[in-house]
Amino acid sequence: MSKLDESLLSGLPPFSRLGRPQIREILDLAVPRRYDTGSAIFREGAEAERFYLLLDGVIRVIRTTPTGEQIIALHIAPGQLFGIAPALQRDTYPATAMAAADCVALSWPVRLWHGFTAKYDGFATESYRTVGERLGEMQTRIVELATKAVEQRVAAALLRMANQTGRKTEEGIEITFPITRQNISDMTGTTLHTVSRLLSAWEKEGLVKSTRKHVVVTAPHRLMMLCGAVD
Amino acid sequence: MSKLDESLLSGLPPFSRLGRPQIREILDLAVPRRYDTGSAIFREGAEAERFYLLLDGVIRVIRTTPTGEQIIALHIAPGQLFGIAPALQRDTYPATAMAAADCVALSWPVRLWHGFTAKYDGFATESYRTVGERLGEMQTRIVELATKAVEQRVAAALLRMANQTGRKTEEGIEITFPITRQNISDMTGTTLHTVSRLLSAWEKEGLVKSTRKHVVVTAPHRLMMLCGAVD
DNA sequence: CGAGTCCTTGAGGTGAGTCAACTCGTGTGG
DNA sequence: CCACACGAGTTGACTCACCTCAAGGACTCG
Repeated sequence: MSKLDESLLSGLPPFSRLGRPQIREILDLAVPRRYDTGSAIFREGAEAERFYLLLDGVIRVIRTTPTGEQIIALHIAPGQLFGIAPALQRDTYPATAMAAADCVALSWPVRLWHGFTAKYDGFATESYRTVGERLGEMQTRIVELATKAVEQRVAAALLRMANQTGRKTEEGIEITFPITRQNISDMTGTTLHTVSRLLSAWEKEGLVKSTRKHVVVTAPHRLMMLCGAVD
Repeated sequence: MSKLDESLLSGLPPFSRLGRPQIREILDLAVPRRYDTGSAIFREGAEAERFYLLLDGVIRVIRTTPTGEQIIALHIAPGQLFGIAPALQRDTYPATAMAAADCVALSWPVRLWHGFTAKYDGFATESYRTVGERLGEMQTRIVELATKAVEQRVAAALLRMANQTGRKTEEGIEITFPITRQNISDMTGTTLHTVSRLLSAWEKEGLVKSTRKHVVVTAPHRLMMLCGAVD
């Protein structure tokens, strides 16, 4: 098996302050793996054995209710750590991580976490920054869910995805991973029907373009108006 | 000014592994203060200058939307750290902390945070456990808001408060701090009218007793049925 | 070409928000 | 000590945004 190249990590925040030899050490301990679209990397409630770094693809973090509904807590973009339960002293994963597109991720056994934070300058700092950002994002979502109407929530969800993992094209900002109306409704606590109606209406007004499993935001500023500012 | 007694901290998780001399050091750096009901300890967006430990009372963590609505993100019970923005590498507070009852809290300047985590065994660990728990709680709330009907959300909110800060009495579990219908609606993303109707109905059925700014859960198990299990 | 997803659109019902009017309890000030 | 004001809570009537139910169309893959 060929060695992983150091350039994989050198630009990423948790590792940016480290030298090549240190990155080499870390890489030599990592297990790389590919995950097909739709497969689970780990499941809610399972023992937290490893923590992960996403190199490519998109991860969808999902929580399931006792009654079987599922809601999408957040998406994770390449370059981010995930499954960092150990950082929070948890021994099980709080949610399921699923590959929203084909993904490649590195992983390490949790027992290395403590050593990483102690040994590598900036690793702990940057990891906790990530946690802080996610916490902030979750607070924002709580506020949205509690105060905004469905239309605004869907608009906000689209914009968030466009910002986090979007790619600029001449048509607008394209959401780079496959996404169904059902997925969007799982993010916003509504139904696929309502999402479908909204997207249809927005398409007529030229705010978005969508095809099967694929959305492009063509007029982000106008969408932003819709969701009552913020984010 | 009389010195703070070491017993204030010795039982609390973040400090439980420390010896008396270490606790003495920490206390000598702390600034104790009293906060009247309704006053703000710090405000959303303000520069994070200090972090806090609640000794007595209850803190309400609030986020305000651009349109002026406010929602209650969580409550904090005595013995917990709060305003720990520095732990997450934030330089501003992500939400407002308000005294839901008369409170007493210690605080330290953020520049000490790093030293605390480095010097005191268990401090970092326990602090991050707290963060992890709050993150989990927020996820649960997102799921609730997204999937549950208003009735279930209100039931869940009451139970959560009863669990976290409730006191057992012969009548049932009493929520120990003043709480209005408006407050409850701010937690659950509904209106004070709806909460009022629900509480009235529940009172008739013997699930709760409530007076002005005061709620006692008399039949927690039956409430739990209502909210469709979980928490 | 058939089966499985994914998406669309209509019709109808309803949970919970809005509007409005009133009561009750508490604290304040003349 | 009364009255008055204000905040908190109650309750009814109305309305509408969104869900549910239902049917059918379109794309994709084996």
